[in-house]
Amino acid sequence: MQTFRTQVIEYIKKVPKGMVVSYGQVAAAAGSPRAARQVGGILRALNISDGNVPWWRVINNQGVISIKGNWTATKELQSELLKKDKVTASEHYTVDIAKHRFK
DNA sequence: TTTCCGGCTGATT
DNA sequence: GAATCAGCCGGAA
Repeated sequence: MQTFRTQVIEYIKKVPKGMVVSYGQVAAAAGSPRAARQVGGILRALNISDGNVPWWRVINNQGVISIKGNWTATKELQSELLKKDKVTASEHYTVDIAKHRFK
């Protein structure tokens, strides 16, 4: 294994259109079920140097875009992208992950 | 090597 | 339903 980061990126790249995954899910797929927080940090780096990684399909386990910092712009962008992926995103950045979670 | 800090999570209060 | 607590984890300092 290279880095946890690599695993995460690879996994996210596999997420099909119209589906979403939770941080914890990605972390688990990368080998560490509790490293969800780390996933968040990786995502932050991705949205800057995005490679073709559907980072917007990654949200927390509650199906909500919980970004806190000054990433408000990113939040809006994320919900926009989700809608384009045929994913129903509420006005409060909420997604029905129960129906769209990638497995 | 130790310490600290997070875009989290689940359980409890 | 909102707030709090405590694990758990990887990376940077």
